[in-house]
Amino acid sequence: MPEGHTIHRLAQDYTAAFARTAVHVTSPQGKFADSAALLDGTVLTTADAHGKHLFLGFGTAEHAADSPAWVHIHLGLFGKVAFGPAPAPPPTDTVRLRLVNDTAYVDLRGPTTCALITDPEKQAIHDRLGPDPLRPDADPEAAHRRISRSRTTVAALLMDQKVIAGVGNVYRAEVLFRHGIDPYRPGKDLTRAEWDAIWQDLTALMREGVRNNRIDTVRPEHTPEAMGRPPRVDDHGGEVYVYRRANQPCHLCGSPVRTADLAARNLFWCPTCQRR
DNA sequence: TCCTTATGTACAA
DNA sequence: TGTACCTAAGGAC
Repeated sequence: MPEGHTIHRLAQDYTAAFARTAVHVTSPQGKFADSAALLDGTVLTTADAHGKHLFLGFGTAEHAADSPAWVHIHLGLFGKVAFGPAPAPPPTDTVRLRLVNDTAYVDLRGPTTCALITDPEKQAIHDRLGPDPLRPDADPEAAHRRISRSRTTVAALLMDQKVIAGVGNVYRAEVLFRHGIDPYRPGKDLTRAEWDAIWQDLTALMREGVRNNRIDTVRPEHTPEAMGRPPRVDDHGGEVYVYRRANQPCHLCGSPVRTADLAARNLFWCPTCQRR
C-alpha cells in the first residue's frame, strides 16, 4: 500500500473522520500506550503528510492548536490503516494505535514508526526530506539540482527520499517506463526536459493515486480495451506497465519485462522501450 | 501449517 | 552490502 499517495490520502481520511473532535486514543498492543494516555480525550486538530510520513496534530493542554503535539507515523513496508464506523469492534492484539470518536474508529497496525514528537522534531523531518510532488510548497528545482550532479542511477535517485519524497517502487518503475528511460542511466545524464516531464507526470499520477487510493499508470490509449486485449487487474489492485510483471510481455512491444535487484528492491523495466 | 513476499527505512560493518 | 524490524496474504504442501 504505502507510497506517498497513500499517506496523503490517509491525512485526508483522518481529517474527515476525526478533525475538531475529542478522540479516545488507545494502544491495544501496548507499544504506544504511554503516549496514547497523554493524548486520550484531546482534540485532533490537523493531519499533514510529507512523502511517506504522516503527522497527526493534537491540541493538548500543553500544546495549543497553533503548536500541536504530533504523532509521527511511518507505515514502512507492512504498516496498514483501517477505518470503520462506530462502535469500534474489540481490537486485535496487533493494533498499535486506535482513535475513536462518536462516529468512527481507525486502527493502525505494523508501522515502522509511531511516535509522539514536538513541532521542532517535525520540522527536522521536513528538512531532511526532498520535495514531495503532492505538496503545494514543493520545489522541483531542489530535486533537479541533486539529480543533475549525481552519477547514481536515476532508479536509485527516485527512491531516495532526500532527493524526492513520496516515490516508491511502483511509481519509480512506472514513471521510468512512461518516459522511456533506462533505470540504470546516471542522474546527471537526464536532460532538463526529461526531468521536467518526470516531475510533472509524477504530480499528475500521484494526485490521481490520492483520489482513487490506488496506483494506475497505463495511458488511456494503452488500456486492454483500447488495444483489443482481455481486461486485467494487476496484483496490487491497479493497472501498470511493468511493476511486478517480470518475464511477462511488455504491453507495448512484447519484449519480456526484465527484473533485477537494485539496493535490495526489485526493479522492473522493459529493455526495449527504455533506452540509455 | 509452513514458506515467501511485499508499494520501506535505519543502522552496522 | 547485509540485516533487523513490523504484519498479513497467498501459495505450496
